[in-house]
Amino acid sequence: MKSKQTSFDIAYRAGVSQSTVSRALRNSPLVNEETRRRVQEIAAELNYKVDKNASSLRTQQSGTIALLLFEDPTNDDSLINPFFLSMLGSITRASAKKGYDLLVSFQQMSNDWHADFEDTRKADGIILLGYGDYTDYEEKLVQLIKQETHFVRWGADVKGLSVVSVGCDNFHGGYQVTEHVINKNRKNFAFLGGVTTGSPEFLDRYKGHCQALKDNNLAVDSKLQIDAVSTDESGYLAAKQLLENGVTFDAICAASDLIAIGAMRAVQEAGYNIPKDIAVVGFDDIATASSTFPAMTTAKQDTVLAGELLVDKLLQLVRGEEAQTQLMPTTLVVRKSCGS
Amino acid sequence: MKSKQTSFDIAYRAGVSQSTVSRALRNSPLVNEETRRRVQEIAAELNYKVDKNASSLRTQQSGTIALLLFEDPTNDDSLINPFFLSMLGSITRASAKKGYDLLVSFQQMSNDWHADFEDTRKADGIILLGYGDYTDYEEKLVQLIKQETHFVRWGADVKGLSVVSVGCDNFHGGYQVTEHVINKNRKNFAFLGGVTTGSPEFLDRYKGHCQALKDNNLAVDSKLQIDAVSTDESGYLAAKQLLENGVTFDAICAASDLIAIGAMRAVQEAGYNIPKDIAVVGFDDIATASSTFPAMTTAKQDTVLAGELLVDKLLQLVRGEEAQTQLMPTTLVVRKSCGS
DNA sequence: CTGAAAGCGCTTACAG
DNA sequence: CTGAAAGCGCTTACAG
Repeated sequence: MKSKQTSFDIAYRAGVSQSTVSRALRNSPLVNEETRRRVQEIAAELNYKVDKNASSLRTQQSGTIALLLFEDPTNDDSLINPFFLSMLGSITRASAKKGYDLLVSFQQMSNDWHADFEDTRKADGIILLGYGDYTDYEEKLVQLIKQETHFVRWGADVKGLSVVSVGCDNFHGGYQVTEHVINKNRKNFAFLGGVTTGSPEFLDRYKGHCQALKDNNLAVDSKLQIDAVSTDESGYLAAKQLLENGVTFDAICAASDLIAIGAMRAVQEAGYNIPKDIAVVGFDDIATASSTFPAMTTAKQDTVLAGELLVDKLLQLVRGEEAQTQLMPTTLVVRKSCGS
Repeated sequence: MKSKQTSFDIAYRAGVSQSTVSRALRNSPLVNEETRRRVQEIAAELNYKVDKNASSLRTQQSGTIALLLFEDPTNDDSLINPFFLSMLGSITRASAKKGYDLLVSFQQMSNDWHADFEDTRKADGIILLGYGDYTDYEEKLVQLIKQETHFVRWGADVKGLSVVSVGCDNFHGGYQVTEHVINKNRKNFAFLGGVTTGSPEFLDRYKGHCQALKDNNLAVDSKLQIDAVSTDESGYLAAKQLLENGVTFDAICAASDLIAIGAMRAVQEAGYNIPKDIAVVGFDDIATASSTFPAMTTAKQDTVLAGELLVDKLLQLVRGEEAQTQLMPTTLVVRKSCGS
């Protein structure tokens, strides 16, 4: 039971050639029904498994997908954004469903991605996932394209480059949540989240937010927009700053749930009631959103669907087919944080 | 730039043999400084990367770790327990730090694990992670041992089998949280969580819980122990059942944060105030625990440390060294759900 | 339907 | 310090 079994061992016991073993194990139609059964039986008995390295080397395809999770270097080293964690989970599930293994690796945005292209050798394709400054990011995409790597990415559509993306309709999502709060009779809206071109998702949400305000004849006050990255700490700080500004507001639209959670804490600590004094909406619908107090109203990004789309499209690319960028709709999840 | 480069291409351009290229790229001391530099330069220029399949096949080691996440089949198909998600994150980080790739795969407990042993071929070792009925689980361990697979697991120590485990001191953790609540002058304790030998973690927490009660001359009432699996829905249902029992209680110890979250909802819906009427403690310290209302007091399991220990020990095994089972202490995280 | 043989791209004794 | 050569364990034309 000790030393590693090879197809030759199976062949010997089955009394056939090694080629036949290989065929039988891959269910080749070329092999006799009875022979196949016998070979498979013996293989199972000896607990033999095909060596993937050898077979990948031979066929030049690995049956694995690489997931590159990259992060904003400003983030805490030890924590992963729960939204991405949930994407990770659904991608794992989706690739398992397709019979692919998933190789996961972390990457600091600042790193030399050359090291990662290495994964190309171990994987048939790559899924890119993460926030980070978009400007850095773009050159890496160009490089991936130049290398003819099969890859898809999570995020806003990329103008110019021919990259397959799956993302949410952030503009619409921003519009949607803002409109919902407007319908709760709020007039003065703050927005928490960085709105540079470096983070196109947040920017789009902000644009949707502003559009909803305009469509309802409400003012957009730039003093009420405070930059924040997607952590609750950053949201807390941003909300505190907002409070200190002295500008009045009765609603906060946060660019992410994490930001919203931090903001809720700051607002409550300052003695305000949510939603009576201040309504708060998030974006993402991470697991925590349903457990905050009050439970958070937010725009849900469907991570399960996202994971499936990402691997489906990647696999299309791997098979040499065309694949299209796709924008998923967000759905409004109404809970308590904007009133009932 | 199109077709795949091999070490022969590099050799040709560098004017050396393919063997020398291989040596230069692996920083073999055998190769001349100047030659090495030249080869590496050319390799970088052509964006050449060693084919891992070939090199793994040749060296018989893959430089990758497989993570097997298995789940209770009763769980919702699409969601992953946030505690495990966070473990997944820290394991990914820890293995990256050691220069290992991480192959992630999901497994239903009920499945034939033969399929997974396949991973043995792609990975140097396996990390086992998940809840599930322990009795099923045990045979799989026996099989892994028989196959001399390098593996470590997360969880309670296994009596009898020589398996390397990393887990928390669940008994102590259960004791710790219960004692804390006792100090808040509570007298009648409910425990939510299944306490069969099928889930040794919960059982140990319960035992610690009971011990703390006994040490403080408090009664253990079996009517106040309700089975639950680790989901908030199950916690909600268990707490409702508890409420309907009509037995009075002023504290709930939940076997996990998820259960506690569901229980808090049920209790609050029934019109009770937390912590005034009923104190609630959880176990795990998942991200959500700090955002519940009131914020949850719980026993923290350090997932970052756990991830590191798990990969360290696995790597020891891979290198042929001894590795020891290790129990980590839990730490009490005091928030608001038991009063201040 | 089956077997003998080539070859995937490396690593590493072996000989110099 | 360098090169020629064997071999890791498969898959798949090729020939029968």
